[in-house]
Amino acid sequence: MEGHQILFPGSSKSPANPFPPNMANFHAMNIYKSAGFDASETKEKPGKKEGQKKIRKHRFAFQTRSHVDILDDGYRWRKYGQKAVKNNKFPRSYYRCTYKDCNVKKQVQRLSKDEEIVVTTYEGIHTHPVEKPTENFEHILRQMQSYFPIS
DNA sequence: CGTTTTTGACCAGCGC
DNA sequence: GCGCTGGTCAAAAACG
Repeated sequence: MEGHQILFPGSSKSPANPFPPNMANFHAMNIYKSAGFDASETKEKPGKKEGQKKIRKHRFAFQTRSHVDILDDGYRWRKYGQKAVKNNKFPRSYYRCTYKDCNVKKQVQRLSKDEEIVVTTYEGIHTHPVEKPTENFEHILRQMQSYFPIS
């Protein structure tokens, strides 16, 4: 997991970790395994001949116990795709950040194993501040309930 | 009327 | 090459 940037929603640079210090990595690695993602994944850029740099994809996934798929993290997302996943009766949704020239993507997936669990995978870093001027109490409360659900 | 969702088509990578 | 799979495009529909 070294060299891999953990990105939490709501922060662009030094991520504010909603989990307790060591829990984040634990969660992340678990999800990466269960979802088939490689935490230290590097990918060759297609189309380049040589000197092709291995671009590291900053990906981070975390799971939430929630009945609602959409986690309001303060960014505006546009849905651009939905695909059925193998061994999963629930589809996976693909979102992209709607800010200009911001290529942050995320996918939301629900585990068929435990349909209470929602896995959200972020990819990329936001190059702009969060645009949610009205951060009222309800919003924060909702966000907290997403991170720390009352079970 | 501008923005977002829906949904099938399309594409790239991979194993055979 | 062929088929499968995961990811994206884009046109139309829906939404506010």
